Amino acid sequence: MNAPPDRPRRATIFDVAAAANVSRGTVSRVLNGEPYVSEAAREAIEAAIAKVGYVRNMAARNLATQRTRAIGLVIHEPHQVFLEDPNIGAILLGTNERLSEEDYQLVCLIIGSDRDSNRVAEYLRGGFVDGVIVVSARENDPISNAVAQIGLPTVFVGHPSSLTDINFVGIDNRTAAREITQRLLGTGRQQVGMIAAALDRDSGAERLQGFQDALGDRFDPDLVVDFPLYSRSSGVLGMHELLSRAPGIDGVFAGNDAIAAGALDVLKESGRSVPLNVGVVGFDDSDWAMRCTPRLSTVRQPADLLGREAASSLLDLINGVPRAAHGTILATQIMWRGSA
Amino acid sequence: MNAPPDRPRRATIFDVAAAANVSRGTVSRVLNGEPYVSEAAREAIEAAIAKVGYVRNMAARNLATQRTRAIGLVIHEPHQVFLEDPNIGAILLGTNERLSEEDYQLVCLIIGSDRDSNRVAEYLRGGFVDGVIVVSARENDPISNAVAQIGLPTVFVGHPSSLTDINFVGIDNRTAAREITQRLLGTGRQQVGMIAAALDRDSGAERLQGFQDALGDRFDPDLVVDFPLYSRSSGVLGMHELLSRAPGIDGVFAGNDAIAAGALDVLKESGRSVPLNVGVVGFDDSDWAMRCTPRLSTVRQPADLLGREAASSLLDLINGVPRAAHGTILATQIMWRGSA
DNA sequence: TCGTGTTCTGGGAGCGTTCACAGAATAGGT
DNA sequence: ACCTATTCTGTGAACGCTCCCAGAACACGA
Repeated sequence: MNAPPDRPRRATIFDVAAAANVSRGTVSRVLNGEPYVSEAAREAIEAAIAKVGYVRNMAARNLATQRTRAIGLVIHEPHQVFLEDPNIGAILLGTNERLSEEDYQLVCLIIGSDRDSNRVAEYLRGGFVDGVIVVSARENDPISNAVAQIGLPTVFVGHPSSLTDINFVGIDNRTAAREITQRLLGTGRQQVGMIAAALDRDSGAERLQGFQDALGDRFDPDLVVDFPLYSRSSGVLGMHELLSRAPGIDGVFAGNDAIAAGALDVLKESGRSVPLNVGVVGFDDSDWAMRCTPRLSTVRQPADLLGREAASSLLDLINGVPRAAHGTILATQIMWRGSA
Repeated sequence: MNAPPDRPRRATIFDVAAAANVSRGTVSRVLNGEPYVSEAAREAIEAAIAKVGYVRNMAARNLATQRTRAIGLVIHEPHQVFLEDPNIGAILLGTNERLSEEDYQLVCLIIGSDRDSNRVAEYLRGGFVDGVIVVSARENDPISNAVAQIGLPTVFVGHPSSLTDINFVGIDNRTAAREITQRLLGTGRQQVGMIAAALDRDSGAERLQGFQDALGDRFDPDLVVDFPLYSRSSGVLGMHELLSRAPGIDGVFAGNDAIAAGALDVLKESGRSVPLNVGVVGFDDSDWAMRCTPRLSTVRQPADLLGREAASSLLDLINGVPRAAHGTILATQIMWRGSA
């Protein structure tokens, strides 16, 4: 252990009290905007605060109040997924915005390894935050289970089906996937496949299910390939594979837009026209969608709202506000463009 | 104010001490892995911890030790920049990785509004963290100034030139920009322009300077356009503007890869061939670079190393380890591909 | 003048740790 | 047997705040 750096001792509430000639009780009252403080005292204290350069010591405050007004947001990030997933960023921003309105501080915790996982669990348990939001959880994720056991108010964004009786917000991936697949079928496609990804996450598995729902009897497992990552290269590999299995394929549902973009490129390379020969649809309506030629038909999910909603339910949970349901499903929207 | 939720009282170190029939001093010693604890006591305490379900209260610990083993990482995020900037994610991951090695917890703080700015400053001052890393700071950013005044050990990733005497890690944007522009000129281009962006950040301004350095007398301010954001649409607008100002333009240095991608599309639309008629170079070597046709010549910056290095210097700062310089510049690398 | 509120203030107790110090137990050498 | 190290343990005193209670100060009507 190294010696702590010897920064000059910070002013405490006592120093302020002394400088203002009042007691620390009165100072505390001013600090917290409580009533029953005379105008004279308030002014003297405010002057004293400025004079001695006082700032609250949060650790002490947390210890005394048993709350922190901070919310943890756990990002489980195997490899580099989150860098590629456009939703995470929007969820983050939405959450931050909502919490900010209530003067809560959002702190993001990134998990990249098992070691991180333990440390984060420790951090959450340790009383650094009043509640937790978990995004992009995977099935049987150690951290999800740990978080669920901590007893802290928790909201999941996306619903890991391995956990029951949790609070969550999410979209109905299955229905959305079914609907866009149906729409693709509606354009008269005969042989439709899927490039799935991240089947270990709720989003991945549910999208595959929706696809299957849409096809019903016509579902052919040979026309489904799956990859661990939602990435463009998954799309490239997947499309090659599908083409070799079924050269006559005329429709593809990609697990997300990045995958669709990869698939699109491969189709073009192979001399096929999109949407004439093959129709392609994606998921997410990320910036990939508008960048493809032709533009991608896809499902828009309200990622920022997801974040806001997660924050709102967590705040309710923390404040003991009763809620009808403990799960919220937000509506998605099909963006129908040129690729199908 | 709402009533605090009435979770059952958590076990404290006293409970453990009682259950193990020792004093809290001994428990504390076990908790912190200190020597001078008998084997019998250690075992009894470990059993007691498990039995009563004890977890450390960090607020109390922080109060007593005056340190938290947590590091704040401030992301100033006007609009949606950080979602588009591929470097931020890599910096985050690199930082997290390095801190994780030393068992420090990284907490990310997002600033999206002035309100956030104040709250984050309060949070940092409040003793929640032992040090701060600031990324993507802009010139005269309120938060940068605030952070610099808090007196907490701080490292900037990127060097806001409005602040002197700070610790930072970064790349030499100016030199890198000069070099890649020179290389572009080396392919025989006569009329070379630049689509700059984010001139209010060190990266933006320095890249423009480097461009100017490379051109020397041949620098023509009319061939420079600039936009607030590093985005594809900036590239589209910028390229249109440049083409209208100088239809004979045969070289473009884009402020980053997203911009270059936009420019590329516009050039193709206008019937020009890249690299035959016009050479284009970018910056960042993000995933855009490999996705363009032709592939983008660009500058690779070691974003993850930037993060690791920032973490390392911050740790040194915190532990009072002397450092030769208080700034670190990491090497960039030109990735020369088909677009020029 | 006295009560009776109401507004304001001070200070003790407590939040759950760590730290420093004193003292107990043990081991090892004469 | 004693002395001296060494290992181990318990306890009081912080750390800096909030909460709560008791009481002071003040206002106002009877």
